[in-house]
Amino acid sequence: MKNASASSSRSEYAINLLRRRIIDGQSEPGSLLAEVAVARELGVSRVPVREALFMLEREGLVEFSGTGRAYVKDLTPHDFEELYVLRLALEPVAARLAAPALREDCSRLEKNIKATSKATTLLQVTRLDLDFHEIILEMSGNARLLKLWHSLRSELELWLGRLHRSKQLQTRGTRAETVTSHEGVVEAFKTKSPTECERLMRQHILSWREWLPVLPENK
Amino acid sequence: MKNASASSSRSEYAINLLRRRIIDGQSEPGSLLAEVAVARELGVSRVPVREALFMLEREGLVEFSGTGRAYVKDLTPHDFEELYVLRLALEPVAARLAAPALREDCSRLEKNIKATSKATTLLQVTRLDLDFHEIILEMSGNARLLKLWHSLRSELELWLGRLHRSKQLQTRGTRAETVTSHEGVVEAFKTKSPTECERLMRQHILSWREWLPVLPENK
DNA sequence: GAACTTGATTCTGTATACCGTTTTCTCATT
DNA sequence: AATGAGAAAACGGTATACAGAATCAAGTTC
Repeated sequence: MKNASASSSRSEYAINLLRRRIIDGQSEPGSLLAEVAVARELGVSRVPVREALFMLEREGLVEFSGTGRAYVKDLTPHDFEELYVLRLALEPVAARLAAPALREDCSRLEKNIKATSKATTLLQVTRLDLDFHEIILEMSGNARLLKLWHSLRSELELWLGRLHRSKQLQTRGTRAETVTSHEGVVEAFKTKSPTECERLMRQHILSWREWLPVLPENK
Repeated sequence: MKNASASSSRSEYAINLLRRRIIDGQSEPGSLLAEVAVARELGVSRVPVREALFMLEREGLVEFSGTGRAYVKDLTPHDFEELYVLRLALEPVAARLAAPALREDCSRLEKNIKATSKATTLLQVTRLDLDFHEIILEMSGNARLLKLWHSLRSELELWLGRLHRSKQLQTRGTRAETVTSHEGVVEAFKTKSPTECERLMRQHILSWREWLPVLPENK
């Protein structure tokens, strides 16, 4: 039996490895994730793999067919629109809820902005951008809201990663714009009312949508 | 081996049975759901039980401890507030998205209202009320939105069921009020703009919150 | 050549066994 | 009575085995 270290449990190991593979595009969208094959590859038995596949389905990275087979999710522009609608529904509310706590202490957000301004690759910027938003979700104090966000985040990373690999993401000025925009958000948290923060977050997400490339209508 | 019929697969059988037990209050909140014990009780092996417990955790009816033990969820008023915030974030959006489709055809909603007006118990009314809202989520055309709703619904049923069993739910006039309110919603879908439907749904959920008993502050 | 049949293969669903860890119980000590 | 140590029981994590269902491919029929 090969060593399945780098994680406490074999199933977590399997989850993390498969997640990375899928998001990084090493697993072809739509390809079958057969339990036995994956298990052999990872050096564990089918049980942890099974568990991992269930978890990844929850995250939206894996899709089960009617007969119980697991496939790498193949996102369509329509899927992305769904995700966008949900961000727009959840994040402004999270901003409002997080506003009181953030008025006191924005250090985590500021640290994130600092890291973003030093990022060297576009992928790093998008990753840090998602982190920025996740911090706000965490500060909202609503554990379920954060959970829902997590079920969106992986899919967003998957989508953005695929856009990135197909060179469809706009590179020019992205980092600077992200930093400026996030600084504006932090400024609002420090000085504006929760309702105003909510409104600004809605604007922020709307403009994020604008920034993305026009999505092909292959659906 | 006892027969585990009434469902295609043993895990679904286990899911449905455990879900009913928990929501109906036959399983004490906070009590341990040990895999072996449950498996013996249901007449299946640990594997389907394990799967069922994972599913029910996703639904929010079961909670895992740090050491992997599954317990029946014990909801607090704070948990309920979280759920309420999420309904308020998601359902108005769903109403807006569903508006075009519902403008054409409200028959499912009307059928639900008819059933509600014939309901004889308070529990039936609350169940049908959730069904009414779920129809709108389904008509929104956003599969992920519906999925998120499902992850809230079980917890709502659990909460309402517990209020009901402790006789804390207001009985008087509930059925009539529900019917009237829902008729107003249907009227809006037939005649008003999507934005207006969204606004009305927000109002509807706000007033639903008003109707619930004042929640004890035992947290 | 297209559709259908059938057999081999692959895959999942489920049961069971084993092991290490956590929990619980018992009992001696303070 | 409270505390702490140690043993016993309970439990979850994982591996493996087997049966049945789904899939695929070759061959057959029309």
